[in-house]
Amino acid sequence: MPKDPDPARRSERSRQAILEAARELVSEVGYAKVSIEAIAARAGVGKQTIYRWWRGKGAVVFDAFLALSEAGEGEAGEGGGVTLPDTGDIEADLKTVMRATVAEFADPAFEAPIRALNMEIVSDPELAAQYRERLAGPVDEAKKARLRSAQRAGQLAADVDLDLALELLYAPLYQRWLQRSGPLTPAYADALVDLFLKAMRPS
Amino acid sequence: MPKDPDPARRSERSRQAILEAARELVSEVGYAKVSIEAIAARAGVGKQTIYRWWRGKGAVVFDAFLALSEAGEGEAGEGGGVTLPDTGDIEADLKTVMRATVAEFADPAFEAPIRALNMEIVSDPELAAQYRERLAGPVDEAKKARLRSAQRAGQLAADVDLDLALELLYAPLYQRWLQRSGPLTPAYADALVDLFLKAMRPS
Amino acid sequence: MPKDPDPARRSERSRQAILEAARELVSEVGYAKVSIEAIAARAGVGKQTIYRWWRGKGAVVFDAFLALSEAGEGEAGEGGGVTLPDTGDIEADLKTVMRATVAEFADPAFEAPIRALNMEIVSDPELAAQYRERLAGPVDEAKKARLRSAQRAGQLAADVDLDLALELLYAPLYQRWLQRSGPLTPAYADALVDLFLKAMRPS
Amino acid sequence: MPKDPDPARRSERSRQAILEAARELVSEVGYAKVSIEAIAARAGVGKQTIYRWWRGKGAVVFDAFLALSEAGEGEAGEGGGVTLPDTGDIEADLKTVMRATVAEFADPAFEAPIRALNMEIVSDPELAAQYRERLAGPVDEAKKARLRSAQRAGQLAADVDLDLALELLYAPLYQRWLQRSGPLTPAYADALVDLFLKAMRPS
DNA sequence: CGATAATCGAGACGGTACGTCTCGTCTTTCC
DNA sequence: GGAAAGACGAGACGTACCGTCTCGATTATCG
Repeated sequence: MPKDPDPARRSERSRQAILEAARELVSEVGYAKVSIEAIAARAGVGKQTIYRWWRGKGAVVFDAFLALSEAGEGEAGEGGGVTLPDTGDIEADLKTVMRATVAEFADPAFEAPIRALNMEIVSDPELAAQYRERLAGPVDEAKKARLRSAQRAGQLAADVDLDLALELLYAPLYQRWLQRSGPLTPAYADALVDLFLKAMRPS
Repeated sequence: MPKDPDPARRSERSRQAILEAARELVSEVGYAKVSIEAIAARAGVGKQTIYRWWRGKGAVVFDAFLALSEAGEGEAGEGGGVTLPDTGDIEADLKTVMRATVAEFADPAFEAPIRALNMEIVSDPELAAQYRERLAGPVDEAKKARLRSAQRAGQLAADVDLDLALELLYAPLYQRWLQRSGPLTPAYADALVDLFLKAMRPS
Repeated sequence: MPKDPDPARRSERSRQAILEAARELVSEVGYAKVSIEAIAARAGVGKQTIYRWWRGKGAVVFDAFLALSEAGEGEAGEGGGVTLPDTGDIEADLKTVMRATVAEFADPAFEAPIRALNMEIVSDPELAAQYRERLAGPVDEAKKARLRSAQRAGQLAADVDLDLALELLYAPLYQRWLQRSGPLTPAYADALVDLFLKAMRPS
Repeated sequence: MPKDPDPARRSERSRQAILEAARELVSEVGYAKVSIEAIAARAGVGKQTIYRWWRGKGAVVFDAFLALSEAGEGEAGEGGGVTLPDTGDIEADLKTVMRATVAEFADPAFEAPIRALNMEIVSDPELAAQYRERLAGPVDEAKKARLRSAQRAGQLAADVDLDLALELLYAPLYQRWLQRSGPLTPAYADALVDLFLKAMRPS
């Protein structure tokens, strides 16, 4: 009987130290050069304590940034999670959101961790599922809520699959950033929204 | 003076053996578990011969698949590179192409190498640039040529940036595959083309 | 703080396996062709376990044969270490000992290890010091004890430095063996003792 | 047909450059850290040129210092080689020579090369033979000539084997230096000569 | 409250792979 | 055809981490 560890006895102190060390190290030296050994050393923790609760480097780093994002949400809404602006003007609202996203991606502090997260997602289906469930899911739900609201207002075609719509809107931006295949500017965000709205216009 | 090696003296025999070994190993054990040591051993080559000409595992694997693709092009067109079908019917042509792409992505033989390639691109800007120049570039040019042809035929708006258009058409598909965020079916390809054409319709 | 490893946690199992592997390999392929890698492999041990406790190949091989010799002593005397025969006849006793030494040097099984040991001693002062302390020291002490006994019996001059005397007696033999500059025979041993005794005769 | 190289075509320029580079490198970094590669680079010579004419590092270094010594002899005597002082007073002459030897060994510039030479001799019988023939031989002959002269003068016993005598005189000094087992002082040289003469006294 | 059990920090262990260095051979180009 | 230059196959070097495995020394319930 290998006996799973008892989560009740888990040291919250160590857990926090590990996640913080992971975050720091990814920012400092980049995901590829982070090692479990380094995380343990910086966190002042035995290696076994990491292996007891995570499957490996990927899972730790992943958790580290997930925890960060979830903490951020917690502060803001508490009950609700994420919400997108809804002024009634779908074009204005989307351009606001997309310009904000462009700006966020330009922040070098986000560069390392988000790229790291994406690499894990690409190569590990399990983490990908967890990511969709815990991070992307809620956000996507909020975005879809805004689109639904616009549909109800007759601003968007009612018969379009919202998952596909979301991809149409975000994937180009995401891909351009991930592959560094072009500049991310507010003008780009606007152009993308314009095309998107044309595609979604009620017939 | 670090003294770069002289490309004229390079052994073509070894180069081929290394690239082939890299391809085989990625297919057999997956990118993450491939090691320079294993590539050298399988290729019957000293490790130094790899380090002399490549920066590391990423670069070798990358080159291996790039060379494969470029070889493929050579056989087919010789003078031309890539061309997309042009029956005059842009909708039919795009659906053909997108369905083919979907099918290609479903092939498990492409899974490992393309994911590996993408991970390298995400984490190494230099390889990303090389990728765009040698692989994506020519293909994108062909795609843009087809779209331009449709613009000339009055089937697409003439004032749209074709780089953006290309992203709108391909990024959703690419992202869904990369993140495994949904099924890739012919129906999906059709729906994507429909939305794209609506967005690109001449006003 | 480079942090030395904790000797208390050291695995005696591994230590023994390493020393034995080192001994075997030196005997089989000769000192120059022994590698740390081969020792580790034969001992079933990680390379790091060797580097953790020794400075390099020289130190391991050295330790291996030193340990062997020390083990040998332990078996024999337990309390005392080494003792030389003392029949009261210094000439007979020395000839016995020197003939035995000559015979020992002729044994091909001693050839490789002792030459290896000597090469390390020549090139590494630190190992030389350790050698003198752990191996040569006790033996020399026994030899000097015998000479002192002869001095007390009036068979040798009382005013001669025993360190010098020891060198006079042993260095010629040792050098002839090391440099292969001549044959090592019982007659040679006798001649050497004769000359030595003449030099040491009480005036 | 492996075909030995033709010595007639050998480049004297390269030979000199190699030997000089070998000497310099041994002095600078120590024998163990010298590599054929480094010698070739410093000599401005292809590696093959070294392998064509020598068996390996040992042989080159050995030759380098041997050539040096032989060159030294050449300058001095031309016709004769080495000669030892002969004032008629064997004790004074030997003390002079031994004190000079002690002084020579104390010179740090001799340290590295002579130790290197000795290590090669210990581990390679072929080089040992060459060493005796080309270097030690002539010197020993000179020493024996001086001892013979003393024998003829009735200062030393006539029936002693001179090879053994030579060992008795030099081996203690040589061993003490090689193993660093004690200080090398003029007083030590004198004491050694005193004991030696007592051993060699005509009965 | 004192027993007892699991987590914890620490770090040695058998391994794999790294990227570098040197070996001795082979090949190319020049003289 | 020797020599410089240097790429090549081979493989050891010493280092960094891997994931597993003891070790005491704290905790933290439970008897």
